[in-house]
Amino acid sequence: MRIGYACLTYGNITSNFKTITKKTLTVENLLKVIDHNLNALEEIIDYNIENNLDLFRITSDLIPFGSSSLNVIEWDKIFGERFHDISLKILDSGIRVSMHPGQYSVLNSPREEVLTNTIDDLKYHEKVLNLLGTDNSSKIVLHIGGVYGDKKSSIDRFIENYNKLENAIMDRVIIENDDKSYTIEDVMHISSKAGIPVVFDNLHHKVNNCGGSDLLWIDEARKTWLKEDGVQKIHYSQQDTKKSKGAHSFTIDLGEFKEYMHLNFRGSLDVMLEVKDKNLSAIKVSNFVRSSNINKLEVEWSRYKYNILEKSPKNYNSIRQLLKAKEQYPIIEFYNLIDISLSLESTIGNQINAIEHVWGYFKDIATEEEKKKYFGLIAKFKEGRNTSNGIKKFLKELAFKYERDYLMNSYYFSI
DNA sequence: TGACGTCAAGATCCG
DNA sequence: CGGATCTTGACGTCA
Repeated sequence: MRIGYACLTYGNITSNFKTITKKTLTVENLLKVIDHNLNALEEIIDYNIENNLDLFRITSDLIPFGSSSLNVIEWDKIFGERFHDISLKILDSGIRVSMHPGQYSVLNSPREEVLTNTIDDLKYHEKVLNLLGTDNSSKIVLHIGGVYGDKKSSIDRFIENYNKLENAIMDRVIIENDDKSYTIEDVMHISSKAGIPVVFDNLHHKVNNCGGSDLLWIDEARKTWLKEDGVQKIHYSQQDTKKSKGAHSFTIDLGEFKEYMHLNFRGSLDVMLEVKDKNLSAIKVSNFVRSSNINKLEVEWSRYKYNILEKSPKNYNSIRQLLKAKEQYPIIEFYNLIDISLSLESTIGNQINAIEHVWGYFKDIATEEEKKKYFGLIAKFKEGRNTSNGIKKFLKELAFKYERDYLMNSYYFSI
């Protein structure tokens, strides 16, 4: 089983993707932002390789106005070499990338103009995957679209429009059940007529339910994946219990995931997680499915420990105890304690405790000026005249200045 | 007409 | 001036 996440990283990656609005849309700005975004993509690919994350959905915002005539530059040619550099990393690592056009691309729209825009958008997505040198197992995920008061003819129109797409796009499009209009049964029906691979989404099925177990539908959907399409892919997410039906949870609850995976799926599965904490959950689930070495948890502990310390010294100690049993792999308990702790409110006292632990790395090597700044900030914080953000930012600067690897990889400064 | 879901940009406000 | 906090946005469908 391979694990991945969508579009963005949460936490410790320095550069995120930038966007452009119509008002600031100039050639100069486009060149700048595309350059930035390709660097960000490369950084994320590197990160995914380091962390053994096998699947990744590339954001549709990679190229601003990528499918619009407002973008007048030949970005595919101008940045051809950059795409090539990244493609080598993707191909070499075997990471499976994919894309997912947004809600405004609707292949079954009765409006001519919407259809034209959708086809342009699909061309854009295909171009990116092509520039990245991927084969046809790198997919473009689509929902079916609107119902327009007549599901049957809307389904027919989807199939008709799909069949008019150019081959290179048809070979990449796969279809997914959504949480409002088209159930997995509808999508399977379309697949049987048009020969399109089907992505089963568990939360959408839960919200827009047509009967049948997840196991049944995943096994049915498996049959729609041919050899050249690659391993069957599913989307997996959990309900945020505090939000509306269908809202993704902040993080993946491993116990719940474990139970789901006990369904005994028949073949290999690629699992795309849809979750707010993105890469963090992907690492968590990946450690569950592919490892039983406690070193993996120790690496995770090094990243989370100061976050836990500032939330709950009690849980901090519990986790330390848990990790002492070197021959075991208490992964569920480990992440449960992490997740529970992160959801707590931290007290001023606990925050100061964590700050002082981190300051311990620098107290002997900091310059007089740095010491002065630190004691000034901490005094102000104790009086409640600022938040811990400023102190954390300063400590992060010190971590990078003095190259303390342990801290540089910590989530303490970023989540 | 707003909700839908999402996050960066841009605007505004505050010390 | 820098940081914190808001509002807005290229695109569509549905109630």
